[in-house]
Amino acid sequence: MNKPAKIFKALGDETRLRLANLLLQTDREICVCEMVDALELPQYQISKHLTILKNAGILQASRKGTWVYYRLDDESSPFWRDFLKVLGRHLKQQAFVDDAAKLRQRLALRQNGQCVVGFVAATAIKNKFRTKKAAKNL
Amino acid sequence: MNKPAKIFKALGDETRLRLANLLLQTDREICVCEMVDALELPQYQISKHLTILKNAGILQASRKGTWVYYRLDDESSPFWRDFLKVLGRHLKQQAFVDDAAKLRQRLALRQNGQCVVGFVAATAIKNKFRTKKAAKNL
DNA sequence: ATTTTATATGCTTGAAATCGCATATAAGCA
DNA sequence: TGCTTATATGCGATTTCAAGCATATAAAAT
Repeated sequence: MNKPAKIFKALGDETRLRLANLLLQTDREICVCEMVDALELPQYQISKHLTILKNAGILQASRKGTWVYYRLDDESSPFWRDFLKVLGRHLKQQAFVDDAAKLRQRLALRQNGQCVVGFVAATAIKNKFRTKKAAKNL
Repeated sequence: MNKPAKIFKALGDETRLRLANLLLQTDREICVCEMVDALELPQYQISKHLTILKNAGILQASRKGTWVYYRLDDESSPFWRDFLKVLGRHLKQQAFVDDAAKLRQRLALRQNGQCVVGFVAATAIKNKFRTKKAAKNL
């Protein structure tokens, strides 16, 4: 598949568009657990969809210790970078706005601009990947 | 599915993107058989994909006698109209040029700006919907 | 070293999308 | 009316895709 079709296909999924939205609204690197908390979806889903977005050339990943941060691919063509910027400004539907709000709350937990906690309560339970640390916070 | 995801999904298919490209490059109404000849794909495929694009709110159809013409949906939001325009300019620089060239050849067969023939030779054979009129031209 | 935590991935299942073919519908024409 | 042509659509077969669950990997912490 050529690149444009691949990019559209990647964005043609509700969850992946929500993920892209998170990055478009904040314009910085976001780590996986932060997205898990923002969208309240199981961790494996987030991971898989991020992989698809990455393979489409929309995102890049970089590991920092245990955490993996994703950002918009800054090596993609100017056209697609601009396109995504403009798209970000037009995702005004409530769902997208809510996601972004929840992400901002979650980002408040950072220290020195770094993510320092995994996913928390509600999502953790849903994931059954609930950590002991998160359990204590219940 | 929300609208943006729906539109992206529709464009996330090679054939449908090629169809959209035809309309973007010529910026006028194109009828089904002309697209069949431009893309050299079976008529039923073209029809089905056009329906999907129409349902996504990207295209509009209008029948004129036996022929059905498709055009970009001019009732869609300003954002999506602009977006498609910009996309068209981008696709022009990439592949998709051959399709557009073939379409232009095909459009040369029009009379008074109207399509007056069905699909012709090569494509017609592939379709097994070969008309007697087209057969004579072989 | 062992355990804990963050992230990724293999596998199965069900749903959805696509294709190919046949045929239906709609409209013009003899 | 009956035939021809343009377009659409129903259906079965095949493929693609996402969800769900379990588990693997990678890196820290104890």
